[in-house]
Amino acid sequence: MTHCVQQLNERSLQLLKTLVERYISDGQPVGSRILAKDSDLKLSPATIRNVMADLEDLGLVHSPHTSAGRVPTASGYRLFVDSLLTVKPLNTQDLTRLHESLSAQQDTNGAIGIASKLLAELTQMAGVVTLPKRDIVCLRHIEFLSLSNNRILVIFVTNEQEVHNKIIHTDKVFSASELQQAANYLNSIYSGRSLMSVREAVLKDLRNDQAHINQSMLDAINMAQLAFNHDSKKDDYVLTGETNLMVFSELADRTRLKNLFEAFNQKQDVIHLLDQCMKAEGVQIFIGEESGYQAFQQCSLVTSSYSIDNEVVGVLGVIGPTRMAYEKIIPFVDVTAKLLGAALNPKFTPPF
Amino acid sequence: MTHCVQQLNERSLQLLKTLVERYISDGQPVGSRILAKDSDLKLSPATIRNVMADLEDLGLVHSPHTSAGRVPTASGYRLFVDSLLTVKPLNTQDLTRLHESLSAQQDTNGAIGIASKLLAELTQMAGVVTLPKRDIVCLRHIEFLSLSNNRILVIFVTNEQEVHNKIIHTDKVFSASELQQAANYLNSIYSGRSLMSVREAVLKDLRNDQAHINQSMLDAINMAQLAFNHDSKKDDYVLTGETNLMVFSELADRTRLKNLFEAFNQKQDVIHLLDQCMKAEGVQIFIGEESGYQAFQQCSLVTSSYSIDNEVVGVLGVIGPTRMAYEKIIPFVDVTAKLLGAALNPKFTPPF
DNA sequence: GGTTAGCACTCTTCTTGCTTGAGTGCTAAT
DNA sequence: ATTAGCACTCAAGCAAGAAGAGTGCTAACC
Repeated sequence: MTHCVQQLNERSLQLLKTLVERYISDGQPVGSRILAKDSDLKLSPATIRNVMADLEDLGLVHSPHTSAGRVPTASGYRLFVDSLLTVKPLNTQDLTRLHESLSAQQDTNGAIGIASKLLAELTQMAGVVTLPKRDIVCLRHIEFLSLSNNRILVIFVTNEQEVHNKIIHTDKVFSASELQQAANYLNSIYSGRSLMSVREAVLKDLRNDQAHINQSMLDAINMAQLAFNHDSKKDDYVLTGETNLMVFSELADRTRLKNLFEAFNQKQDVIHLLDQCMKAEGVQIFIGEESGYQAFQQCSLVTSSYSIDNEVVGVLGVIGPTRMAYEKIIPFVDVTAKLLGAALNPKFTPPF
Repeated sequence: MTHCVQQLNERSLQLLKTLVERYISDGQPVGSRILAKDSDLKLSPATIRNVMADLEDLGLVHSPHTSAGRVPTASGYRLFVDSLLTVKPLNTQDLTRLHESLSAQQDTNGAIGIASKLLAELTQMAGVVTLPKRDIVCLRHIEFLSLSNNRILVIFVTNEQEVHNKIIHTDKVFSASELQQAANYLNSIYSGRSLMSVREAVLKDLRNDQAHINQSMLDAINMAQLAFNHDSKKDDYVLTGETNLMVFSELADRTRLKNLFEAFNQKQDVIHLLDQCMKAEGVQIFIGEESGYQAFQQCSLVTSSYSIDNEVVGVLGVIGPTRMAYEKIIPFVDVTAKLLGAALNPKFTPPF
């Protein structure tokens, strides 16, 4: 893509920029006459037509039919957002709205939900936020309850107030008192330490064959590990305002819309996309076909990762038609991600 | 509605029936000529036109425009399903599919999910199943964890393996040991009894001023009550195959579709409708505007309640366009409800 | 050589008018 | 009470034409 920037002179880029801006605001293919007036360059439509022909050869713009003006392609948008975009600062109304709503949230799920809702509402598109995944989980409390047939219900509370539960299957049958003992043991040695570190410590102690480590305690650790492992996999997201996408004429086609919403329901494709975004720092964008998924053909995804304690734990973003106001959406997503991170950062909690 | 049946003679009803059947299968307004051929009655189109005029006066059918044949109205459909319908037995393929899939399910949520999925898949419309609500909940285990500022995290396990959690706010501040004591007390006296009955017993004991009842125990009960109360309210449903509705031309209008899907997301209106259905035994139907909700204008909802231990605990159904094959859908929903009830019925669980 | 004016051409969109077919309502005859 | 006949209405489809927007190309211009 970058080679394009070099291949093209200043003027062509300027024209592409105005073209994209114009198309984003109007939704109509833009012709040479409009472009001549819109751009600050003093050029005649005829000249602009020549430039357009070049841009079309490079695959940056495309003409729906012979007499229809030009529309940016995915590559055109890409070049635009990468090199030509002049971002507009977030308006203060939205900023205060975001700040107030997010900082007022007490618990994680609430904050995630609100973030998703705000993304959708303020952009009038769809908002998506992944649940934060922290592999270093602090255990607050753990409880084992035996069910029938070697099945054990594990309930554990992490990070102050997140309750998880999982049914695990064990080889050995445990008595109620054994389970109680195991839970007590885990609850006593966990004081906000991460699961990994505790597990290592226990294994080390076991090797040293110290008296206070017995098999059932290791069992307990293993059970917890089992439960944690499976639970940390649950990468999921909160999607809000999907219905906003129904009004866009780009997505009017019924089967296309159906495919899109089915992808939202399946979740896997979206998760895969969001995972890719999480690897990159800062704002990450997929434009139209770039995502590689049929269902997202006409959609763009603007995301940014958010962090807790300087560690990237999730990603949030906006889904809309490729023809969206990137210059506004990009800073908006960026700021929201930062504010969500701030809202989720561990706050002071009084000792128990 | 019933007065219509009496006002109309056999012949008119017969004609209405064929009209509705024809419209359901074709989706086109049906004219007098077609009706003359379709119905077994040996009547000329002209006669039928007269009858149609009568039916139109009664508000049972409606003409989109002067030269367009007739289409059933909501009342027309209503009369049809109430008095004219000849239900078709469920085909054996679907029956075995339902039976096998549902009886294979181990846990409640799995069964609910599968039921919803089957409803959607086999009808090619949307399937909905409410989560079962049992107000006589058997408590298996309860745990209190203090958070900051009078907030207490209550975790309780009901009916073998359903884990609920709720943060409650209390006037008084409890120490960790008080909470432990309260939990122990509750865990000891609950042995599968319903919450109501225990609460009454405790209050009675308190009045009798017996030594083993103290304030903190009452607090415990109150806390549990608080947590339960709020939790039992969470009537929720599992909706599947909404996207199937996108292909129906009746719902093609984008804003209409948006409203419908927003109603699905809000949930409250749908819950209200489903609640109404739960009160009635057997299959319950809302046709088009009958529901009273704007968003469901062009939709019909066919539901049936399902029971555990002969007690109605939930409702399940199918949402589709008013023009649906009621004669198939009704028995289908009926059977699914019964099979789901059977799948959910408490099975033998070995003692712990 | 880059830029521009001019011109022929293309293609969409809108309108208009026309035809066809389906279906109705009414009336008069059976 | 039923039916045949007829005038009427309306949607949908089709063709032709006009308007408008925009292009590509060529030749002239600075």
